[in-house]
Amino acid sequence: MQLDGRLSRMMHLLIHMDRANGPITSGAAAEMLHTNPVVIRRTMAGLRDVGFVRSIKGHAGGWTLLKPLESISMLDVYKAVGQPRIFAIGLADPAPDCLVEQAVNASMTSALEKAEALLIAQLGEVTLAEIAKDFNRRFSASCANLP
Amino acid sequence: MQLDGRLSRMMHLLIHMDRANGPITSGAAAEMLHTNPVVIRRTMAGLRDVGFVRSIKGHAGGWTLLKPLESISMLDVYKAVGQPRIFAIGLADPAPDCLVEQAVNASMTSALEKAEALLIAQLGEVTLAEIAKDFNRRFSASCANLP
DNA sequence: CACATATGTAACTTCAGACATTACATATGA
DNA sequence: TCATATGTAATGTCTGAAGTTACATATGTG
Repeated sequence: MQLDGRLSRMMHLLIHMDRANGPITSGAAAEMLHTNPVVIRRTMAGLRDVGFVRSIKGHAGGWTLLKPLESISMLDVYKAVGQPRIFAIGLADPAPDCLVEQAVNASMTSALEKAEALLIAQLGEVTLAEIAKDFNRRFSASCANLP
Repeated sequence: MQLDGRLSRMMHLLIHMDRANGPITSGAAAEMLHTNPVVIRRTMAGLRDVGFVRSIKGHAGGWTLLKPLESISMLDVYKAVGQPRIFAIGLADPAPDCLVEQAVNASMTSALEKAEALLIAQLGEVTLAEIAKDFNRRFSASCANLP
């Protein structure tokens, strides 16, 4: 399986939307993310459902950010795109008859749940505003190298 | 993507091998894990390479455990099966030109790396012997319910 | 030695899910 | 009216674990 990039993509796009003046069309967003306009609309649907963005059809339409980046955490975006499965490894059989396998599952599940809880906590601690600030630092640094 | 069950499967099998008297054939192991003998041989190859098990061809052949369960941690098995990819989510582009995306990647990577470090630590803290002990508790408990 | 029994491995097929693409319906402003 | 957007269904593409088939090779036993 290839990686699920929806969380990463949508964070990227939301920050660009915050920096834009007017609405951004699916086509423009697709160019930014090097993907397809339909993929943008499909994935952004989740963000619209929770009220982070609005979409307008027709002339001068497109996507607009409705909330400040300060109010959106990485976890909020993760939930909005449908809480994709986190792990690529897991149990061979989640409900086995074999008692040995049940014991194995208990240990595996315990380890995975702790790691998942930490990841969720990490995602909840960072807002898109902080990532935008990090971008500003990177931008200034890149300008410093120019003549 | 479907889940990668190699770690879970091999832990399960190693504990069964510890409880067996003689060698276990790939066919017998495949029945235990509800899978195919070739899958067993393919996955066990990694465990043989690090010396956890030995394989013998021909009559009365099969797989034998070479080390005590006390000396094998979940992490050891994880490494022996080839350190499969842990996460199903990740970066859309690991080396983007866009500075916004670079900032997004930095935050995502930081969160994922912390979660991965915790998972690895958890896997390293539990030996197969402890899982076998947990099995014994479960077995006793299940017998207590019989007449 | 001949043969049944194992493993070792290559060469497929299958399957799931994100992503890509095509096609077309629908809404909207000029 | 028409160009420009989104909304969504339908279909194709790609990747890697798992499953399967086939056959070479090794090894006890009669």
